[in-house]
Amino acid sequence: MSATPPPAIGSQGAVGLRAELVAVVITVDEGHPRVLASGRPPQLPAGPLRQDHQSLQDGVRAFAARQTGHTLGYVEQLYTFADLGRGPGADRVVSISYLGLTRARDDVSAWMPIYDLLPWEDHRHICADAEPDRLLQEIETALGRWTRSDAALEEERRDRCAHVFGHGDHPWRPELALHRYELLWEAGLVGESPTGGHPSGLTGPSMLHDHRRILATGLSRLRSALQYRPVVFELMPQTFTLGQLQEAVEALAGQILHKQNFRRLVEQQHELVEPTGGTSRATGGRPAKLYRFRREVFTERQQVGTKLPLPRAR
Amino acid sequence: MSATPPPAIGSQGAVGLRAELVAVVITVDEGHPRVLASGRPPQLPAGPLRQDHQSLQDGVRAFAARQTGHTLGYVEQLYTFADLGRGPGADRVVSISYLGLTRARDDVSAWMPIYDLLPWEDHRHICADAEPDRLLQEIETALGRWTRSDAALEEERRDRCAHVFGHGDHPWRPELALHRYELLWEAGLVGESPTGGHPSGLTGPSMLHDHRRILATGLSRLRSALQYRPVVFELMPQTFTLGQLQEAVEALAGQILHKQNFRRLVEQQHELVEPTGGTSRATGGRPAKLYRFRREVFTERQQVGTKLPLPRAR
DNA sequence: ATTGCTTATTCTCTAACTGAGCAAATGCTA
DNA sequence: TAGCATTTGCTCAGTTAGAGAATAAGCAAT
Repeated sequence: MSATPPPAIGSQGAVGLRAELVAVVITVDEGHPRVLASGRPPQLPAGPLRQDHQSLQDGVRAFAARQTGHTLGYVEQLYTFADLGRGPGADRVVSISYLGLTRARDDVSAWMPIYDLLPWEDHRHICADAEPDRLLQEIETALGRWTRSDAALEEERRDRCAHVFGHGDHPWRPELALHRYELLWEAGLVGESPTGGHPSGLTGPSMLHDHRRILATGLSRLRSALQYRPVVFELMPQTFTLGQLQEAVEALAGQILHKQNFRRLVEQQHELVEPTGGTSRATGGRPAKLYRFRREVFTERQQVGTKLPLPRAR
Repeated sequence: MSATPPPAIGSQGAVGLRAELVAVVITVDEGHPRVLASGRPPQLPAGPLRQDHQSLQDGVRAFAARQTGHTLGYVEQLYTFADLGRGPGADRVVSISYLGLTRARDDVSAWMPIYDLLPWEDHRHICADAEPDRLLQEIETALGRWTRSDAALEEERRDRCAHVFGHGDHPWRPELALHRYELLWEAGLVGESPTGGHPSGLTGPSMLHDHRRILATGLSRLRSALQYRPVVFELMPQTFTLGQLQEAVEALAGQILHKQNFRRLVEQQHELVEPTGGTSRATGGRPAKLYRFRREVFTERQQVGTKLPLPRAR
């Protein structure tokens, strides 16, 4: 109730700037998550903010509609970056990034498999008994070298690697995708690292500017959202089997789930899905019941979501 | 993969714009959460983005340092709004909002109690046996009127009110603060609603532009973060009792917690805090052990957090 | 000194949840 | 009919979470 208005954050030096939207549009296709990206180097769709967009979300939706021929089922703001202009006197660029999910993909050439771009994020073939993945093995070795390269920071780096990459008895946490990317970036293990990118193509291709980082942000956010909200259904057809639903979640989470427990969790949220009565015999085994997402409960349940029955230990 | 770069989101009509930072700086003082805000109508600190800020976070941190004399312990980007310029031809304004937490407050006049601005968000006096809060009673009545005012939307509105405000057997969820504000806004129950603000001062004073909405966004985000990450400690003194810690969490969550279970949760994360050996007898009863936050584990644990032992039913 | 009040601290109990896996059901194919 | 693949139903044990009893340790008033 003070009478004095607070001083402004900056009282001088406002600069000319440009604003652009960057979209991370994700879909999933037969167990393969894909992102709208193309070009060499690959880049996410982006463009200047237009005057005629009523809101930022509208801008992203309008664009996605033009690109995919279908509307985005889910749109969420990710993060806003403000790079200093490249070169002195250049305008500053504010990049507002969005995550969007969509079902339909007409032009397959514009969609890149996400795990081509972030190959260490797919853990679906990691089982408790199998030998560890070769890529992850090499990354662990390289991270170990980086960890030991600075005695003062060694302890902290070791903890961080263990926590983020699930070494030792730490669990692998799918939603830490962004933290993993940032760690690899700091360790000089991705091509776009400032400290000399890794020589081999170990960690997959770089993208334009910081687009790979933005993609990792989107993947992290999506994997988090999977645990709280029914966002998978935006990627599913009208009717689906629980097996298909699980396949989609596994693709996005990059991790295998326990089938019976997944079923239990989905059915337990009893109003989330309902059987249509039909069955599908596409999978070769016993025909599976078809379900429908009850979109009616979506608005009130935006925060409820689908929990992931992750396996306890590795 | 594909050789054609994706088309831009907008290919024409880029407009002049201004970018500003808006800060939601929160502290807690003897059970009362406060936000840096002042003026009539109250406004959050805001100002143009300056050229000399290396990054957006730097801008917010630099400002907060000037304002409070202390650095922000925690900074998180909230949301970016893009209002169409007021009036035709006006520049568009991009508002990038941040949440910041800080311990020290020198100039008490610049800090407003958050629950003066969002009075329905404080549930600390709600007990299972006590009679319901008068304010919430009135809000429920007014929401009921709004719900019944449109037969076509009645069902959906009723569900939404129940879910967001915890009517019926739905639990009250502290982190839905933003959803509650948006619902009140739509229902015309806050002063800044377009559809004729509520006549009485039922829901507290409006703020400048959409600042109350931004504040609600910050509160929601903070309450969510409380559950995943050890952010409370940014608001605590160097050493503290578990009672003080709980008081701070309760103030921010706006809800009473079960004392014994809160203690269990904190101690259970065994490396998060450690006893200093000292005791405090400030509270009148048995002297309490003093604890220290183990900042060493902070970096690796950014995602672990303090769970809230909320009471099961209302 | 004793009583009473206040808050801190330790434990116990119970219901619910979670990870894991066995086994039956139901289709197809050889 | 046997074999295979997948779905579906169920059990079991370990863990977590909400609730509250009981005890400990200080202060103030009697």
